[in-house]
Amino acid sequence: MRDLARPLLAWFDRHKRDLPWRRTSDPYRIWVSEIMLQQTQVDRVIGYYERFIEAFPTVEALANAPLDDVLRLWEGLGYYSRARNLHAAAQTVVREHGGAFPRSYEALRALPGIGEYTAGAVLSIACGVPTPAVDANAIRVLARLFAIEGDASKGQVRRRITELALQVLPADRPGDFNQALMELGALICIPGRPGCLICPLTDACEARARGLQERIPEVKSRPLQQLAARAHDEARWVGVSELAALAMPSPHRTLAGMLG
DNA sequence: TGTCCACGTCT
DNA sequence: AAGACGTGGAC
Repeated sequence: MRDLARPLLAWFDRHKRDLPWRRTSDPYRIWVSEIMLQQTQVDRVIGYYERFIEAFPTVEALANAPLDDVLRLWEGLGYYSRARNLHAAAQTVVREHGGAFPRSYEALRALPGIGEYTAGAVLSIACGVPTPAVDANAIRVLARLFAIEGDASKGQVRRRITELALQVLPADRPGDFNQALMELGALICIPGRPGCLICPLTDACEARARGLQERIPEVKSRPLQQLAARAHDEARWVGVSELAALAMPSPHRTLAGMLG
């Protein structure tokens, strides 16, 4: 297995955004951010997160607040059942865990609104426990890295990808590694036409090696209109200088090698 | 504008 | 374990 962690973490260290929930290791606050991020883009979440944490700085504060206060701070974010779950889960944490935020996978999964992804995200990011956190972006990155063919929405393929995610997870910085995989999927290893020329993992990528990067992961159907849009995107990838600035200088990777 | 798809959780 | 859910965004 190639070393993915070193180049990926180096890339992440250089390019990660300074976000409010990246300035804390409080599992409660990481949890709040993950729930908000499930349904809304980062830019939109920032303000809501700051107001929410100011109003409810601890899980006890959230548990003791009236639901209406919680919902009012959630107003505009949508998916209100998740705010209700957040509130109910906070009360469970206070009642059944004495206010100590759970740090085991099983205990986290038992809380309403925390599924496989969020449990892994909180555990790895806040607690440093090497647990996969495989969201849609990470699925795409891993499917390409290991040239996983087949429908990634199917349970079997999904399990295989999660197993690979665990295998490549470094023991020392699992949270940063998980976030880096997701960020890579959001910025570079995008659907359709990925930015392999500026990807820190291009040398390690099996799909790239086989020229399959645009066919993995498998897409259901591809209307003609989408093909046209992708052709348009292709033109934009070439010669975009600010994207070129994302490229990692690497002694092992020459331009000729990248183009070959 | 309406229609369809995306996405993590729940069942 | 495939589909529902809720809602924003793409087309």
